[in-house]
Amino acid sequence: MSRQAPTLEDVAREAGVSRATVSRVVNGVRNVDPDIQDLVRHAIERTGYTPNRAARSLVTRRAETVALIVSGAKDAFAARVFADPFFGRVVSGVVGYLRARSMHPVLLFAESEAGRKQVVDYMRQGSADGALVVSILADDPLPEMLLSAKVPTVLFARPGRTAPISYVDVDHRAGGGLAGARLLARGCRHIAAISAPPELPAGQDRLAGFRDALARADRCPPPVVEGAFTLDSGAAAMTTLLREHPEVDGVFAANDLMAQGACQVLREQGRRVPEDVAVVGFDDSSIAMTCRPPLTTVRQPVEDMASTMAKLLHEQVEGARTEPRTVIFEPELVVRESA
Amino acid sequence: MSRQAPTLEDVAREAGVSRATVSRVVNGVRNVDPDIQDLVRHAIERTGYTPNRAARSLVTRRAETVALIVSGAKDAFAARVFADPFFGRVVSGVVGYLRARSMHPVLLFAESEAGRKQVVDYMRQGSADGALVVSILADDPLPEMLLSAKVPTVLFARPGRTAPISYVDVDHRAGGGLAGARLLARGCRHIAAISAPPELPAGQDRLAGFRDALARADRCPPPVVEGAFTLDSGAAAMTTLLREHPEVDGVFAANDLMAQGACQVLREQGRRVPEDVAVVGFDDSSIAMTCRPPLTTVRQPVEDMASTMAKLLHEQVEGARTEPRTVIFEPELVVRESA
DNA sequence: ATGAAAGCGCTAACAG
DNA sequence: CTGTTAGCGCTTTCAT
Repeated sequence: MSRQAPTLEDVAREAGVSRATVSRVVNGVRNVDPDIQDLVRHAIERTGYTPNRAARSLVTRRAETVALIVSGAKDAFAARVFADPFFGRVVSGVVGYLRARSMHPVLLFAESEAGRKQVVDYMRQGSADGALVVSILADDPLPEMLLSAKVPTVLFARPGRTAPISYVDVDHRAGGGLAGARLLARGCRHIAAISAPPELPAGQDRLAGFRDALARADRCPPPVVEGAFTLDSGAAAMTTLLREHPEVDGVFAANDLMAQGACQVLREQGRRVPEDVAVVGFDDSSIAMTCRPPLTTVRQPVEDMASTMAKLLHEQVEGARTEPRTVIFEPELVVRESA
Repeated sequence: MSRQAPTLEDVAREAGVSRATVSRVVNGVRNVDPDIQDLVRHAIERTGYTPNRAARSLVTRRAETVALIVSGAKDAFAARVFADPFFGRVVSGVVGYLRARSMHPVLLFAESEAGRKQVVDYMRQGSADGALVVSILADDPLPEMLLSAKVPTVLFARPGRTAPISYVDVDHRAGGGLAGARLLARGCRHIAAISAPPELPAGQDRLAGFRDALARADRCPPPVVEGAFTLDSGAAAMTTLLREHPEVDGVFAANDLMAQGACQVLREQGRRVPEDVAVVGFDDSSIAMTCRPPLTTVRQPVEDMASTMAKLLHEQVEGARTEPRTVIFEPELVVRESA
């Protein structure tokens, strides 16, 4: 990066044509004589020319870059977010779509008010053409900030507050239904649930779908104990369930972490999983596989969702679509050993 | 991003000063009258001005961006790389350093010859100021390609081929020593190892350090079975070990995945971990915690390493240092239940 | 089909 | 301390 890089001008001189012509062949614009194209191409090769990104962006007003924003994670928490395979799957899906279009994701954090401002600024500088937002918390103010800064934006998961923003999501309700149906199919007679914190709409949907499934089978409404999406809260909820409903033989936990906590308590109390009590989780996180026993769980097609998210953004940037769109994906039951 | 964004010119007009002056206050250059600074700041606020990144980059020749390149992962494999918590920890460390300097990481893949070319091109366009490379495979050609394109580069882990490139790494040999010492301290009499594939120098170093530790304690050289860093290979190796050395009571596996495989086989064959056979892994991956029993393992300070990597790159970009540097980190024994 | 010329928005000498 | 003046390298009318 030290010696002066060759510019369009250099190539033009070398090929004996004008800058404009070289620019045309570089960008594959038609209306260029094939012979001259060759001429230019050779000159490019000889000079080792590569277009300068900044100069191009300055005039095209395109960064060929999208921001992948993890929003809502507190500082200390940030490391965990990245270490979670879920994040990796999102990255993988996004990259899968972008790379074919020679676009690249820039990683951004927004874990505080200041962080959100910085992110918005970053976007307003034109550093990226649009934003892909993964919010950790419900009620994240970032999407609306982006919206009012007129930054093309697509979210992973439905926003807490309704707003005209595109997003992708999974059909949580259907997922809960899958879990309920599985427990029913196993012949469980006394089914219960460990639910999500009430402020998470997705969690409520999972529970609703689960209840639907039982209702469709003419079962009475199941006992539900609220959890907090953590291992400990799952364990605590299971303890409560066991005390108040010792006859329980099937449990749906609204995420894998709580399912794992439940399994631990079950084992400690001498109940076998799945023989005595069947357990179904949600998310198919890495825990699901390493848990003992491996968890039967509901899987979100995260990679597909992420790549669709990138696609929606791309279309929005290209101006092909302007009205917000939402795409909902079907979850899938992954049967392992716990149910 | 639709309506015309205000430019320096607009702010200058609004404040009744020249563009240069506005530029100076925006960039915090001294030599500006405090009163005028205020004037300008207000004008900036009124107009809602944000500097245009491309225009600035064009003249400063700085992208304020570094590329974080995952190199050597085959396409299908790519998803796994990202899903591995290790990658998340790298990202976390890198971001930790960069964010304070308002720089951002762009994610790049290079899984084939074509991919590597694209990456080099990307860098030559000036899209990023330097490259942070995490190679999955030994003998990755990318670092040298970057080197000859004069792209400032820092690697995670020592390169396969020796080259004048900066890198950070952990003292693998010391790590192996830690593992050996732990097994010794537990009082194991018959210690064995499941080693890494021979083409990975880091794996060989781990084994060497492990052997050193035993030698220092006047033990005879331990039996070693080669693994391939996978769960299955760890299980297979353990099976072999048990057959050929049924008296074994302590095992060092060169990574956690193989350690987990070993634990599974041990349990299946009715050996208790750690009572009958103690097991030490390497990496402190997420598996280590979810494994049954939780793995005693050797931890690399990945976040620190990654942020140091970013720092070395930054210094190199700033021109403060020109000769390649390497920083080696001390590994740490994480004691859990398996040994 | 090609060239000439006008910027894109910003920074950085250089004057004053 | 502030303003003037050149560009940075590229795309894109507008002529030709």
